[in-house]
Amino acid sequence: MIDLNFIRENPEKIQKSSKDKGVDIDVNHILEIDKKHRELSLNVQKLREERNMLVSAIKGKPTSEQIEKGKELKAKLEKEENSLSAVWDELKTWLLKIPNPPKSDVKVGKDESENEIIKKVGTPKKFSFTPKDHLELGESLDIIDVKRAAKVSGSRFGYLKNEGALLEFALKQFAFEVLIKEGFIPVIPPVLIKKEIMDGLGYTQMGEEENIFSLDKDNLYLVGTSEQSIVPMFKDEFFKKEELPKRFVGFSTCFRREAGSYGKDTRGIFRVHQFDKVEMVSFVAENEDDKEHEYLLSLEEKLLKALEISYQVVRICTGDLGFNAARKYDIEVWIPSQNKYREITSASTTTDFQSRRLNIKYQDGNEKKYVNILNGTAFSMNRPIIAILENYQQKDGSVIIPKILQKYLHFEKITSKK
RNA sequence: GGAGGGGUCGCAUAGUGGCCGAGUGCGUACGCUUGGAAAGCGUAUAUGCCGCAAGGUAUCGCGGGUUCGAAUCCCGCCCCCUCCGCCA
Repeated sequence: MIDLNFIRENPEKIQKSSKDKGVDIDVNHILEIDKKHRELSLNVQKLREERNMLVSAIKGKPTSEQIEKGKELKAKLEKEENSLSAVWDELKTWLLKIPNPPKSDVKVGKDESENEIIKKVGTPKKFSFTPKDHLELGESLDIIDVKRAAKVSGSRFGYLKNEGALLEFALKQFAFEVLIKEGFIPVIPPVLIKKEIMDGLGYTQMGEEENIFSLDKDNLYLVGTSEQSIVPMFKDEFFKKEELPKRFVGFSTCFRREAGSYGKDTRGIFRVHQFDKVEMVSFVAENEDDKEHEYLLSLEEKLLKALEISYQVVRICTGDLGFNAARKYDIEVWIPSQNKYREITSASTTTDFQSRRLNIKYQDGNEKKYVNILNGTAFSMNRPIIAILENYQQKDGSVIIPKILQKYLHFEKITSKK
């Protein structure tokens, strides 16, 4: 949520930044409603004052005159309060629709085609043979099974088996060790959250609701990332300034409906309805988020460098930025079978956008300020596994385990069982 | 799922229609006291909104209702605890 005062003072900025994100908002209309709301609010306050004065003048038994007066005030108040709350609802609805403005270093662009590649690391792996894709490898090594998953759960699900399952644990263990060393607090959060929490996070505003699994009978949502249940842990709470930055590393299963991606990445387990993910979440003081954003990105790079796979860092342009984020970096890894870089992690700063909605503050001297909240992927489980399979495949169809993960496993190589 | 108890200002508690935005204790801050500290004493100590300010207004889990007037009475919902049942 955007600070109403900021909108009053900078209507044209909000108008522009929303437009840059591809969100159509009529800021002047919002300001008109705001004006109406303020007038009504003043009326209501005065009527209440009158009512309170009358009431405090009554000691013991009221006279019939006083009762008449009270009834009259009550009727007036009820009317005014009704219009006030109607106008407030309208105002709030609009306010919640305004996206977080992008930071000044974010390129204005229409869609993902205008994202900026800001860094390339390593060189794309070359093979003396035609590399297989992850599904072909996964099936011949008997570590990925999407056929049976389709039978049991439908499309976009998969079984990870044998070394594939163990590989996930190794990745998780490695990420946790690195991040715990950095002072992150490990946490395994719930994956079902209430609707009001999902709204507060700003995930239901730009049509994303389509992408969220819900349990309507119980009025619960399944998280698409553990950030969604880690951030709201602190709803309506205050941090002490010394407690910041506060950093969490979470592990959870993530659920995505992937509506609107029909026909896209349908092969294998690149884009699935359910996957596990190690996620970083930071709470920092105001104006510290830029520094923290770079830090989270550097940790993501550290993890990928350890896997020794070529990647590039992309700064997402305004049109491709989500509702919440003021800036987002994606890291894309080299996928040999597709001959291109594909998204593997993502780090965003939401500035004070989520903390306003969720009322998460910190005490700075006598002042209470909104914290800045950031999130970033350490490892999702399916995509790093895909990257490892494809980049570490050998001519004979076997796959070498990256050195850094070998200490978590009892094998150095996955070979065909057929 | 069944039965009962409960959600009040950082924490713990008091408060069954007006004297309650709310007492007390703990905690915290400042001051006095002290060689220094502890103890003791004094003062202060929720948040949002409107206002230059004085002040006003709202908030006692959430939402509705009764009343001239609700933390307090009524209704619905949420959450927590205890016991029973079921169960990883």
